[in-house]
Amino acid sequence: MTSRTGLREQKKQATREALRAAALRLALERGPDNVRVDDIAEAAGVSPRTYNNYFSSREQAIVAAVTREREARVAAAVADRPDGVGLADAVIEAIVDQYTASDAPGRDALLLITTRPALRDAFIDTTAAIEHPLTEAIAERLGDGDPHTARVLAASVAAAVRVALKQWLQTTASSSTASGLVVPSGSLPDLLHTTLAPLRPALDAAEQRALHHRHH
Amino acid sequence: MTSRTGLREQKKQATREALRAAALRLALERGPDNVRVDDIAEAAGVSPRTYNNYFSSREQAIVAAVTREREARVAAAVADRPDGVGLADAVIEAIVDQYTASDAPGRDALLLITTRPALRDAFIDTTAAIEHPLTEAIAERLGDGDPHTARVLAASVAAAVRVALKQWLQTTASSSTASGLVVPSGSLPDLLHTTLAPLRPALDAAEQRALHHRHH
DNA sequence: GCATAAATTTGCGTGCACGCAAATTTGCGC
DNA sequence: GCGCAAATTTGCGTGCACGCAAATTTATGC
Repeated sequence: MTSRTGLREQKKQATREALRAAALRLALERGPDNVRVDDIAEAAGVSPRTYNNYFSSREQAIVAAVTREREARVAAAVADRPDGVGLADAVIEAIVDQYTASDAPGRDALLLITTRPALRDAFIDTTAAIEHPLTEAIAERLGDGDPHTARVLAASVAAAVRVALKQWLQTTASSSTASGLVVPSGSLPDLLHTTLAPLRPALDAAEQRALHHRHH
Repeated sequence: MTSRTGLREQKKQATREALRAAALRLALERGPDNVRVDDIAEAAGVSPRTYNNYFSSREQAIVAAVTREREARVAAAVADRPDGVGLADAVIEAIVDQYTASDAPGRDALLLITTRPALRDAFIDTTAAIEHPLTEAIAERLGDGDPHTARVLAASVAAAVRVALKQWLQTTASSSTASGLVVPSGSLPDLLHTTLAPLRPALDAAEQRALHHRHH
């Protein structure tokens, strides 16, 4: 059992996955504008009302196919960096990894997302989801000196990622229309690095403060 | 004329203001749940469809009565600080000022907002609006060395403000229910200060880099 | 097994956001 | 003043999010 009573949680995740898959498949087949939430629900074998028990907007399900549990993976990636590397490197590299790793699996889905504005917005909104896991991961590394700091830093990092994605989607949207099937890589890793760079001092300072406090 | 052809823009602002006022008045009179967008539109003397040309959600109009043009004021406040004060102080103090100054005018409206979850969310979302003006204000102070940096810093500051507001609304919601008419001041200024503090190093570093570049 | 409690799904109703195109209003040159 | 172009308002239709309560499914104690 994952959290509560096994079969319940299992079926819930199965339903969620079925909705994700159905949403993505239908969106790719017909184009995202020709997919109604009723279609997705029917394809997943649940009632339309149930769809909205899992996703609060039509776009969320489609985007979720690309996003998966990136939130959890980012947090885990931060936690897994050895204590030797600084907080800034741990956070930045973890994020870059997670956002470049997912380029391969859903290439076509990403292409779809970059096309439609509504999907782009939904995709950009997913950066908010990494905030809470990231808060805990940072708090862990900072040793829980001040819970406020971790929250602010995580929120700032998430905001920076959002800025980077926005920029990336903006530039790639205008450059990929001509050639057609160009994978929209405007070097997202580089963009993430430069975008997160200004936050480095804040992360370093928080780390120093934490060390100072720990040494009493 | 403000931007284009005077009377046009004037009437638009008048309509926007009428909608704001009507939304707030009705919300205060009947309670926010008993106000339909049709009612607001009727009270403002426009069609319901026009309402959505101005506000994209029912809550926005109500919240806008408290928010007004805080975006512009924040940016102006940052720009108005003398060049002597550092970037961090300029930004932080400007924000604290703007968010404490507006406590007085809409005390009752704020009380209303803190009560209903939907309004709280809409209120918190308004922090996103300060991002663009703040970007320009920061870029101005940094001397336009790197436009990326200003965007990231502004986004981070906005994110931090959002965190602070969230915290504030959360704590005051649980402490004000008992006594009833307590003005929800959990010392928002203090909270803003502590929440923005972790970003100070990032702002300072950006400023140093800008100075360094300017001196060649 | 079985009854009972808890959680999830479902149907229904309401209000809402928004695209679209026709109608109305405003600005501007003459 | 007058007519033309542009912007704004408006009505309409569609799809959607979500509260609510009944129905169904799942877990647990006995």
